Amino acid sequence: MSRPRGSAGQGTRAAVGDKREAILRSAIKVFAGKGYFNSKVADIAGEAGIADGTVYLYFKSKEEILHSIFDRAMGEFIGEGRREIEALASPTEKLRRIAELHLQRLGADRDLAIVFQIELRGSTKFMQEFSAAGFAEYLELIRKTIEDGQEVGLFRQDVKAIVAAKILYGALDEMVTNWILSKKDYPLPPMADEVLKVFFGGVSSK
Amino acid sequence: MSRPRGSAGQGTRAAVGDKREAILRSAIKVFAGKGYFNSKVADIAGEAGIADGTVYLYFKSKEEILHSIFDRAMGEFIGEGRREIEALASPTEKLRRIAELHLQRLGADRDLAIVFQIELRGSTKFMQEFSAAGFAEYLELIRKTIEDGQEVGLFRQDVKAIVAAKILYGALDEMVTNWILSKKDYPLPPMADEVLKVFFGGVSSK
Amino acid sequence: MSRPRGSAGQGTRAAVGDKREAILRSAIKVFAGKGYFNSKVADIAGEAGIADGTVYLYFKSKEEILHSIFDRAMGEFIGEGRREIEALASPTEKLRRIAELHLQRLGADRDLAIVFQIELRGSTKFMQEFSAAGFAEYLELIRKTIEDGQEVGLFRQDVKAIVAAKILYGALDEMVTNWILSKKDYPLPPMADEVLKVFFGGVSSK
Amino acid sequence: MSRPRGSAGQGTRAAVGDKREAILRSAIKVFAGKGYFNSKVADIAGEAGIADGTVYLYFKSKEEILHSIFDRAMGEFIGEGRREIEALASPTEKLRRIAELHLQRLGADRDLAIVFQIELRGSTKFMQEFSAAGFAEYLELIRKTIEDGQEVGLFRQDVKAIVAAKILYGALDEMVTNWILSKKDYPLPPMADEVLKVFFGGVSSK
DNA sequence: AATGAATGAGCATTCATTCAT
DNA sequence: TATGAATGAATGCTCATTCAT
Repeated sequence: MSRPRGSAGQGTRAAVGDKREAILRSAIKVFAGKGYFNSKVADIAGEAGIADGTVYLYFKSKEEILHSIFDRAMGEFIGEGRREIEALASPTEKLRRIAELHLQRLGADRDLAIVFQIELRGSTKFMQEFSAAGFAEYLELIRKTIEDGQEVGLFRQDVKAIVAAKILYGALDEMVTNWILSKKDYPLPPMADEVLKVFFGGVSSK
Repeated sequence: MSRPRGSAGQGTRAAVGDKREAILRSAIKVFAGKGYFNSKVADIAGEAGIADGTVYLYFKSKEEILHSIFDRAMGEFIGEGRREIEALASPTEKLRRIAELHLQRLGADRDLAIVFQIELRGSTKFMQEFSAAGFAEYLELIRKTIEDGQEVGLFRQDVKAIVAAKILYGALDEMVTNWILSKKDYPLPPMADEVLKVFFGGVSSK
Repeated sequence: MSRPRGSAGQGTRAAVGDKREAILRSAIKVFAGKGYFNSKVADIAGEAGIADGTVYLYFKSKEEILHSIFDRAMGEFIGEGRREIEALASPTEKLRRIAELHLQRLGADRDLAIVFQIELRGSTKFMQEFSAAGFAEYLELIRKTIEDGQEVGLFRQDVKAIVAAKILYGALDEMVTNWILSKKDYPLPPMADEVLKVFFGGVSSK
Repeated sequence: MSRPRGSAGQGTRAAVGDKREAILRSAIKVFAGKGYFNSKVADIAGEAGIADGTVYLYFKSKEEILHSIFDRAMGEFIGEGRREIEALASPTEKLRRIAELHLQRLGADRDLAIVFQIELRGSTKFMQEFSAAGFAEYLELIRKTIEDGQEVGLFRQDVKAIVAAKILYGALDEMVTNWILSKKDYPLPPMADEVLKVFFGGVSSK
């Protein structure tokens, strides 16, 4: 009726994707605003401009929506990370790119960032069962890069790669969380440099 | 009731504290196990061995219990931090003590750690309205220490103290989160040294 | 569609009948399996191999499907009953034929029997408003036959014909219900003889 | 507050029983009036004069209420049947007493009769899983009595006792169903004699 | 005629909170 | 203080029905 499209076939396929997409986007917005448990399915449907029941044509449950948000974003996240990194030679540059991407991505979509930083952690069960795999994969990407750097003598070897990876991740993560909770609206990506400055060189003088 | 006391007045006052304490402890255990939203007030009462209604003689609502957990722990946390730090002269030693205390405290009470790392973040609203003050105070403690270090020439000055503070906090925080979600049961406090090694000296060689 | 016909017009009309028929058959199967209230219109459509919406081209509502099942079956039931009975002279033989037909019909289609014995009764409203007429007509057929038998001296007159009719009907009905609920798969029609033996002669010795 | 009672202890215990009882009575009334599936838990609560949630303090689910109605009534039914029968010597008299009790019981509580005759059968699943045991026990009581009669020569032996039992039960059952659906308000118990007249002596003359 | 995506009213159940005892 | 029975608002999900295509 009001849906612009190139052809009937494409239109239909696109429409389905669009609606699923719209629900996901609405859910991110609603979850970010009120928290997962305080959000009603009706809120999401209302935000998406569809009927309550329609949500269930695309998702089995409210919980599945949360998982889908995570799966999709984490997939893109890691995928893009790997792609961008491949082209780079130096582990140092790779870590820099990862950090930049991390903050760019989340800094570009505050709602998504909120859901990731705050809501997705609101459940130990969720953290353990679902996000574990995704987070682990991301952490492993960082760890491997650091390990490579250690092997070529770029990074010190008296620190376990996995520990260093957690430190970098934790630092970046905290930047995002602080940015979300901050009342000021500063750009997030530049913080990557600051973090790396300390991560690479330490805070001690000389 | 079951504890003989020196005087009725004291006994009553102490008993009150005991019961409030018991409820808080039970709540930490229950929240850690099932998450705040999935925990019923009846679960907490059951765990504490009291009637459901009794909970409301000590707390106004379920939410207030969560806040009380945070307030009490954060108060002790910061108080102990300040006290231990005062005695130390070097900013480096101060940061080391803070890091050690951070991981010792949370590493000593896994349930409390879970509530702090996972559950307390399950609500943007909570994070913003309540924890902000506490977290900010804690972060400020770290920031000031770093600033002191910069002033005496211990720490580089091309990194903003507040940013460095967030990095340290974020790194420690991630250690705790990983420890909680880990299936392995390793001791958390020793990670303080690892974090500080990187925080002070950086990962780069030389 | 799959049945070649002499003319398009006839084909269409027949197809309509076929589809209506298919829906009815599917509904009997589905209702028998899960009960009327637990059956979804989508189940019936799926069983019939058509789209959900198509059901509404043939029936106004789910309830109408139930009524149609009853109406059609009861109509055939009574029609066949009358036809078969007309040819017989003796009231005794007539009752025997009715009983045999009753059990043959339902014994030949377990699903239909289930819908008749179990599902159709799941609603007082239905029983009163709809089935009343059909049942009443069937019961009247039996009553009249018994009355005829009383007039010609075959049956005792100290029992009201309508009461005797209900007794016969109730006994047959119970045979069907037991057969449906039974785990054993015995043939139902032979029970007609047993029922009639008691109905005609009583259980008392001599 | 408004509850009359002899003593605190008794009052409390009686009150609990009373409320459970009240819910059961209300449910019978509501189920009888609108059918199980069309009845809302809120209807039952409203009829009982309690809050919706209170229902769940006494029953786990709406379905459990239905089962409880059946269990309680069937228990009393069979219990009373056995008790009354024991005192009687003749199988003939026993069957007469059973028939009378059957119609008296259900004839005294039209709503309960409706639930038993109509609603309890609205689900094949229910009939098979739950009522089976109760009905089977009742049918067995009748069968055994008939068998006893056959052994002492009172009843003919060319009819299987179980079949005769089903016939008697079916006939009585039909009396109840007809009475429920009838617009006229005649007394049900007298029908016992009519049924037995036919059951013992048959409808044939002489 | 046929489709099946979309609708939205409807409902069983939960649980934080209250309050009479 | 303590109890725990009672409350009733709140909500995720279902499914009969509609209607644009």
